[in-house]
Amino acid sequence: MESKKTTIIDIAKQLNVSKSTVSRALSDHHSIGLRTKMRVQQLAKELNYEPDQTAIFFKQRKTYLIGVILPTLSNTFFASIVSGIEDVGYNKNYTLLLGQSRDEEDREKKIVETMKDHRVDGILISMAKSTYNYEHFEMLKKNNIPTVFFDRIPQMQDIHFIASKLESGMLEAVNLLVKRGNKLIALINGPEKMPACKERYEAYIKALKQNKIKAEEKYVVHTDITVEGNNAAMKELLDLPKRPTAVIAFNDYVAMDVIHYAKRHKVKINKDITFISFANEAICNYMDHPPLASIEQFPYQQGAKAAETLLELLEQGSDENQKNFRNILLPSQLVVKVTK
Amino acid sequence: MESKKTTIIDIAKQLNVSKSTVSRALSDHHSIGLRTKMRVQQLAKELNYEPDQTAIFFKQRKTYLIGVILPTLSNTFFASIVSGIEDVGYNKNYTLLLGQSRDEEDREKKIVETMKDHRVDGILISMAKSTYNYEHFEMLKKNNIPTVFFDRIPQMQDIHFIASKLESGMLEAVNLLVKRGNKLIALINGPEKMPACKERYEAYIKALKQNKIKAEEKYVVHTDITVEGNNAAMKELLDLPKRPTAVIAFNDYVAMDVIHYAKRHKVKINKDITFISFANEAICNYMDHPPLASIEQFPYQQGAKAAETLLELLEQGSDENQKNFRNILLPSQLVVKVTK
DNA sequence: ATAAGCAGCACAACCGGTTGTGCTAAATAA
DNA sequence: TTATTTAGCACAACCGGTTGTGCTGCTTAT
Repeated sequence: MESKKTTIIDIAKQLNVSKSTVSRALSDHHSIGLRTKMRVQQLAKELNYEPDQTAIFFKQRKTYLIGVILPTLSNTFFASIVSGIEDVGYNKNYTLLLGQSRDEEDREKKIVETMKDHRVDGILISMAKSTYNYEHFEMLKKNNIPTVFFDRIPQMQDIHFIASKLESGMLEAVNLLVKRGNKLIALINGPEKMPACKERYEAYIKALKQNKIKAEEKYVVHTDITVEGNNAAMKELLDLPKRPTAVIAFNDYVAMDVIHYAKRHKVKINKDITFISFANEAICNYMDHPPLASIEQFPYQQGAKAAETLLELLEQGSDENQKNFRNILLPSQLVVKVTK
Repeated sequence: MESKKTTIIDIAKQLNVSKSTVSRALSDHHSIGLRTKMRVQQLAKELNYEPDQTAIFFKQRKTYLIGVILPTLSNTFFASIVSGIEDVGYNKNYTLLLGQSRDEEDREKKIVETMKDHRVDGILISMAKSTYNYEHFEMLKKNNIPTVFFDRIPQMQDIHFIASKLESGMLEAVNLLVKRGNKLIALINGPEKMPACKERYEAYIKALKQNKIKAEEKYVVHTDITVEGNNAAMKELLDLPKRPTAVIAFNDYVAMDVIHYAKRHKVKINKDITFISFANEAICNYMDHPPLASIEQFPYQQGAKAAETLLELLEQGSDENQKNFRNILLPSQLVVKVTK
C-alpha cells in the first residue's frame, strides 16, 4: 500500500530529469526525445502515477464541473431532469455538483455560493418557489459564470432558459375533449403564485378560445396540491349547478386525488366527467381509472437540452454568452392513456 | 463588471503589505495588528474579494466533495436516497458529485476514476447490476478514499456498507398474513441474480419457518420485472392446482401489475388472494385495490445514514477507516395500506 | 541603561502541475 | 574547419492561497 501518491517530481528525481521534462514527456510533447519519453512513461506506469486534477484545475481555471440546483430530488419530474443532465454531461466529461434548495431562498443562495466557490464551469438552476430576490442570480452574471435556467424561470431580462411549453399540449387536450363533445371544460389549477399555474391558465384560455368556447371563471378552481386541497377543488366543481363534463388537472397526482374523490361521489370516470392531467407519470398506467390523457413534458429531454445548451455556452467565449440569450421552449405533448 | 477576480496579492499590493499578512488578517490570525486587520478586511470587502477555493483545496488536500454513484436517478428509491444524502451533506458543508452508472460496469468504473480525479473526500456507491469485477473498488481502498456502499453491496471483505434489512419487514408481513388465516403464501421474486432477490428469498423462508409453515418451491416464482414477466409470474401461480391465498410481490410495481392481472382473472383482491409488496411507494395510496401492506425501506433515511457514516469516517484518521468496518442494516417495516 | 520578551509583519517554501525561455551539445550547412 | 541550426533538456515563473521562520522595533523587567 503506497503511502503517498506519486507526483511528477518523484519521477523526475528517480530519472534525474527536470519535472518539466516529465510533464512534457507524459503529454507527448515534441521537444522531448523518444528515449526519455519512453523512460518517463514507463516509470510513470510502474509508480502508478496519476496527475492531481486539483492542481491542474487550479492552474487551468477549468474544473469540468457543472452545478445543478433544484428544489428537490424527491420528485419524479426533477429526478428525470437530473438524469438527463447527467447523461449529457457524462458524455462530455463533465461531472454534476448537486444541490437541493428545498424551495428555500436562503438555501438556494448558499448553494449558489458553494457552487461558485467550487469554481464550477457553469450552472443549471430551477428556481425555488420562495425566491423573490434575484441578487444571487445577478451575481452569477457579474462573475461570468454561464447559467441556464430550467423549468422554474425567474422573471429576469437577458438570461438563458429552457422550459416546457404547455400551450401545445393544452391545445391538443382541449381539442380532444371538444371532439368528444365536451363543452364545459374545467381547470383545477395549482397555487396561484406559481408561474406554472399562470401558464396553464393562459394556455387554457387560449385553447378554449381557439375552440370557440367561452371561458367561465367558476370553472377554474385552485388547489394547494395537498390531498385536502385537491378534494376541496373537486367538491367545488361538483357543487356547481352545471357540473363540468371535463376536468383538466394540474398534474397526475392531483388527478389521482380528484378522480378518487369523484368516484366516491358516484361520478363515472371519463364518462360523466372526462379527466386530463399533466406530467404523464408512470403511475397513470397502473390506475384503475386513469385520466383519459396526460400532457407529457419530457423532463429527461428537458434536462438533456438544458445541459447541451450550457455546454455550448461553455465552448464559446464569455463575450458571446452575454449576447445571444437562448430562450428555448420545448413543446409538450398529449399522451392518450385510455384508448377505448 | 470587474474583469478579473481580485486575489490576495492585489490586496497586498494596494496596502503595501505582504500576502501572508493579508491571508492571516482575513483569517483573523492573532499575530496581525488590529489596524492592519481592519484595513485588509475593509479593502477585501471593497474589492469584493473571494478566496479561490480551488487553490485552497489544492493546498489543503480537502475538497468538501463527496461522490455519489448509483445506477440511475430515474427511480424513486434512488432519488430519495440521494435526497437524504444531500440534506446531510449540506448541513456539514459538503457538496455532492453525482454519477449514474446506468447499471453498466464500464461506466461505473469511469465515474469512479473521475471522482478520484476530482479528489472527492469520500464516495458513496450503490453498485451496478452488471458489476462483477471489483478492481475499481479495490483501487479506492488502496488510494485511501473512504467509501461507503449502500443498498447494492459488493461481495467483498472489509468494507463499510449500509443497507436495509428485509428480514424484519418480511417477518412482519408473514406474521400478518398468518394471523389472517393464510397458509399458502407465495413469493413473486425478482431476477435470480440480484442480491435483493436472494435476500427476499431467504427472509421468506425464514419467516415461514418461524410460523411453522413448510415452504414449497412451486410457490416461489420469478419475474424479470417487465409487465409481461409480472403477468407470467402471476399466471404461474393462478395455474397451480392449489392457488396461494397470499402473494408477496418483489415490489410495488410488480404488485400493481399482478394485482391488475389477477383482477382480470376474477380474483378478488385481498380476499381470494391477499397481496403484500415492497417499497411502499406513494402510488399504492392511489390504487383502487392496493396491496394489503407494503414493506417500507426508508430510502431517504438510508441515504442520510450512509452520508452520516461517511462523514464520520472522514473525521477520523485514515488508519481507523481500515479497521472498524461499519456494516449497518436498517430494519424495514411493514406498512399496512388497507385497514378495513 | 541594558537585556529580555513580544507584538507585528516580511520572506520564502510549499501544494503539483504547465509553460515560456535559455542553455548545451550534436547535426547540418557554408 | 567554422558558423548556424536544431534537438533535447533544465530552469524558473506561475496559478492563489497557507504556514513556518526570522527580522525589526517597541515595551517591560532587571
